[in-house]
Amino acid sequence: MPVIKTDRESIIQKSIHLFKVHGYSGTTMAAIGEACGLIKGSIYHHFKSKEVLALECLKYIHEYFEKEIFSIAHREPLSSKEKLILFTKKVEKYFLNSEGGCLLGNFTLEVSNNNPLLKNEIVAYFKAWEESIYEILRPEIGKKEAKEKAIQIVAATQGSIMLMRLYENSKPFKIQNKVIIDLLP
Amino acid sequence: MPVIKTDRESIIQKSIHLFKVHGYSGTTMAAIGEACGLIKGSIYHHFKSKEVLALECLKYIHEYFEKEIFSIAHREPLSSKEKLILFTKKVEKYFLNSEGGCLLGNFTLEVSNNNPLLKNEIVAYFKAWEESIYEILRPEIGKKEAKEKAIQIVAATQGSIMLMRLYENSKPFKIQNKVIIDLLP
Amino acid sequence: MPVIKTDRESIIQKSIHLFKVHGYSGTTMAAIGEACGLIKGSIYHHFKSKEVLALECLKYIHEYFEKEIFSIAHREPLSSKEKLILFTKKVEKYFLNSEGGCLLGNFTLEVSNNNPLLKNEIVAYFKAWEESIYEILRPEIGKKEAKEKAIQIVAATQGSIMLMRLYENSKPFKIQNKVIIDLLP
Amino acid sequence: MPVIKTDRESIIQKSIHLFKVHGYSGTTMAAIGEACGLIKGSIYHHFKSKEVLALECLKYIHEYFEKEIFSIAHREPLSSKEKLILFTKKVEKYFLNSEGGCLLGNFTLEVSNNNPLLKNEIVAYFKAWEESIYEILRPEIGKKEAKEKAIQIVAATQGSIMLMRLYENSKPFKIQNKVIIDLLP
DNA sequence: AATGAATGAGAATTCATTCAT
DNA sequence: AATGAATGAATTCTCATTCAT
Repeated sequence: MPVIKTDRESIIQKSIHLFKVHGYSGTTMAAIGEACGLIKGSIYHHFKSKEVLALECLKYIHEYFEKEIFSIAHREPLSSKEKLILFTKKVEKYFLNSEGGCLLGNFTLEVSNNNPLLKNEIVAYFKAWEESIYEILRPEIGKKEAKEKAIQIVAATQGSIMLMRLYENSKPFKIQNKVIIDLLP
Repeated sequence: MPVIKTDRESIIQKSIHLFKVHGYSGTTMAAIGEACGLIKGSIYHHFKSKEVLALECLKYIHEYFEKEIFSIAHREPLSSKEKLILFTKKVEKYFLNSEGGCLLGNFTLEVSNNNPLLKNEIVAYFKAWEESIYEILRPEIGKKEAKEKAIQIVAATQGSIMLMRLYENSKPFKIQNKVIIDLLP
Repeated sequence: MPVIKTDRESIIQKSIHLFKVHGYSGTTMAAIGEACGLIKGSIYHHFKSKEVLALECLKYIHEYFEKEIFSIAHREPLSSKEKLILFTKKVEKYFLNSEGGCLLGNFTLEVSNNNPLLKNEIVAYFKAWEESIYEILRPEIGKKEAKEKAIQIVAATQGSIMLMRLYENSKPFKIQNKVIIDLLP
Repeated sequence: MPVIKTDRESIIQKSIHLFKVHGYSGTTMAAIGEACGLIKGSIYHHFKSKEVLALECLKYIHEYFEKEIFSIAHREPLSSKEKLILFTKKVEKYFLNSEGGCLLGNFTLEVSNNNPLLKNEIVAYFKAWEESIYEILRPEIGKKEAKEKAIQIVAATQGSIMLMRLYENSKPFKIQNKVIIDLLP
């Protein structure tokens, strides 16, 4: 993650945290302002609306995953197994340090039926995740199998993050990651 | 599900639908009232608050699962495999007919950090689900393995319901159910 | 006070208590109903509206004072001093046993600017009180003096009841009563 | 009273007026807003809640009395008699110009049983009033007598303000003030 | 960029009252 | 007389957003 933080980026980071912990509706512009040392109205100098801010948060996370995690699928010197291990370890590390679980996952259920703008971004993120795993698995197990496994892995990961958060216990998530790694010999 | 509906139960059913589709914050008492052919204030004649109504919705679903699905774990004449198949088929049937996915799962992410009352009920539901699968698997694969598999199954099911909703495509969920059934020979 | 209580009277007595403790706005029809073992709507079988019920409460108290206390002014065998003592003792006894102070006094400030119906009754009550004391004092100290003293006594009594309630301490009220009695030699 | 009014102070002054005339429950935030040329929600920009606003109103009045009236008890060059006269004249002037009587007195009866926050402030005000008169009288009539007289004066003043309001006639109040002044030779 | 005040729409909730049974 | 359900208006309070400074 970058060292130098623009104000814009700093607001996004603070907002991500709040959105994850309190949800979209549960996070007020006032709370975001306060977390940034600003007054609520001042957020609007940086983001046109709450919705746009939320979208930027989703994109920010998506970009981070693209650069740091999804790209592993094309990191050439690595074997498929090595890719899968690295991918899974990175995912694990990210979510273990991420209080509040997965923002994209959380938002899925709260806004996907009501907000197409945010929904599109969420879909794009999960599709990219799936695609990366597909790329990793395909050379080993073939197209059809890889397709199915990829989606299962995303689903199981999201489900276990959800339970990790609900139970306040990271074990389900860690076990799940082991299972993923063991998919390839 | 019962044919005769008390007023109370009818409100709960209508509310479940709205909560699933629009989330907790996104569902207003006015909307619930309207869906029930009542004026918003009238809901308070039956439920003390929105929070209590939501709790009753969660309990209603939990009770349905206990009676119709979780109980399969102790339905004696069946073999473990038969139990697992029946259990999974019932889950599949329920969620395929349930527009908006799993209310308990949806609420997990929106309210669990902010509402201990609702969170407790959600935790109880998922623990009961886990426990049922554990009871089914244990005779076949032993305690430790059954414990781990049970939690993975719950996580993967929830994750695939979430993706089913997000993608508006039931395939991920159906594939997941096949995988679960194949766990036992 | 009568031994046989009609339902009507019983509702009035319960309402007086609630009105004294919680005020007019602070007392709901539901609370009155509950105190009477009825459902809130049922009160309307006995009283047309909250306002009418409150008016009946004021009249009920007023009548009690007329019969038991104000009438002392014309109770013939007694001397002025004896009348004053008896009057004051009766007043003291009533308000020491009356949790919540003087309903008429309480209502004065909450309702008098907004509800002419209730205001009229309150004015009538205080005028009658004043008049009684006037009648007692006049033979001893003359018309003009008696007029002024009467109003002072009513004011001081109400003020001390108010402080008694506020401080939860009956001393101010008791001292005040002593002073009143000492007005006549 | 100051000529320049901050917005905050202006809201308090408008609110005091409304609370005095219509009582606590009878005064809506919408009415306060309207009186201030604001929309109802805007009041919350300045005061967290209706209760807090009411408390600020009580404190505002209390402070005014401390500075302008209660302090007379310690205004050194004056004799006890002069203090008592000045004190009483100031009280008279204040309440003759104060449509709606004494806010603290009004609130005593409406909210003291239901709102500890406001009650505490009301008690503090009346105790301070009592204490001031006690300080004025003590050098002349001794501790015990001064104590009793002080409380009687507060009670009688409040009672006569109440009657002044009820009867829409200031005579009872003016007579009462004369009596107070005549307490000291 | 930031602030503080204001807005307007809408949220949950309360409550006196009505009415069919 | 009593009940339980419903009503509709009002009330407190919230919140995303705007705007003059």
